[in-house]
Amino acid sequence: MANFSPPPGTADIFPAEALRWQRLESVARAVFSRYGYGELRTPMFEYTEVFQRGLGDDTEVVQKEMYTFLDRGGRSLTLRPEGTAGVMRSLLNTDVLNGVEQRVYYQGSMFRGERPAAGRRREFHQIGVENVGRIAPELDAENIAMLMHFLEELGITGASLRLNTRGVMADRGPAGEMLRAYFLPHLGTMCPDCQTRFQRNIWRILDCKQQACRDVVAGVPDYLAAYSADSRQYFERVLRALDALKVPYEEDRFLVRGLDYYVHTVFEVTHSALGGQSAVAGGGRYEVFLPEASRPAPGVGFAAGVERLLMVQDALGAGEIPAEGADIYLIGLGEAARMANLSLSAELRRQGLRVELEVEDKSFKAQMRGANRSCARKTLIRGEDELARKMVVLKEMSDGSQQEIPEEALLRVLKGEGVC
RNA sequence: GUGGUAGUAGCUCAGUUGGUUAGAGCGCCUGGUUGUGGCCCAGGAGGUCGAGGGUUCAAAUCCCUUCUUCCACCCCA
Repeated sequence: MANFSPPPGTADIFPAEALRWQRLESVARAVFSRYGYGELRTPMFEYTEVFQRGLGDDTEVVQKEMYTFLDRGGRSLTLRPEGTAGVMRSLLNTDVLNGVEQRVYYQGSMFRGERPAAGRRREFHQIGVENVGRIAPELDAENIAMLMHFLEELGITGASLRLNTRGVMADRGPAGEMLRAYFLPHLGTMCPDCQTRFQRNIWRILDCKQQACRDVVAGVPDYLAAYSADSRQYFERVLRALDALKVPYEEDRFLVRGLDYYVHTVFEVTHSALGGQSAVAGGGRYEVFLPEASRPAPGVGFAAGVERLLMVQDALGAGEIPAEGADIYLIGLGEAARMANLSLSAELRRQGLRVELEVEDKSFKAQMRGANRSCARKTLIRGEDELARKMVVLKEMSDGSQQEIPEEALLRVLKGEGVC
């Protein structure tokens, strides 16, 4: 029924699936809280310049993927394409610029106008974390460790962590020159994209997937040598802290990342169970300079793709949720019995039981089928006869056994059998 | 954005070289005697064959347009 399909790249999440989302979210909450993080909920849209300035005008995201619109007051607003910029905008209302640390996580929809593909939607969901206000290599490492811990709790094994350092802004000049000098003579053999990257953002050449470009990139000089001693030492300390935290990693000099705000540490977690889009999470240390701020705000964080995490769990057979039926299904024969069941349902639900019942005048067989379909553990049956004698029949669905008990003993029996 | 793929019942799909009331499995509903589910059996409901236009005596089947899906590139989560 294509008529009722949602807009391209969006999806409806039905209850059975939503259960998995909820579980994933609660795992995130549980893990992050152990590291002192609380949830920050920011708007789904911001002033456009928050992203323009925050992410960098030259980024792919800002240039051609944002959902930007004018509101009725003529303001230019943009549906958030990622979480960090909005979080920083929000935290600028605190003391982060004076070195006061904020630990927050966020979750929710992000919007990017891309062509949908496996693991890529226009509305997708991220769970992300930001540690803002302080600069210390150990914080970078702890952040990464928390991400790996989160994946572990989700039952995601076999993920691989790659990391690199982007140095600070002052390192980009000398290191960029080194790259420019190296790439210039090879430009002729490289892809058109890289030709423009050479002009606009030479670093992006490093993670070009074209074979011809990769061949050239393979011989790139060690640009870390052009970084300042401080920057190199910062990265060293990140690595040592990761060792101390027992987090396995792999250094990757070609890892850059598409957002301009990164400095020092950048990292990405991929999983081979995924296809074209193999990144499940990514992040790094950043400095976000928002309009009207006196100076850039420092932080370190990551974002994980919820859909992708779920896909990996699928592939690994992790995170399966057993079907949960009602605790008890009420069957009533005759108007009076059904009415009695209706009021009983209210009472049992207040006791915390999951109760289902048939309210229409259906045959006994049809009602039993209903009980079976809903995977109910127990069925309560009563007709006019039982009603008159104030008795109910309690049936155990797994083995079909049943017993007749007094109405007033019902709760006691259910409690005795651990149903509630 | 570029390229490829597909679009038939709630779901997964079949539909021969265009030919009469478009099928299957699963699911759903109702029964298989008076109050007992899951298995089995019988019957039933449910489709403007994604949409629009065209060719034809005749189109789910051919042509055009359009929308949507999935996938790759790209980019990233």
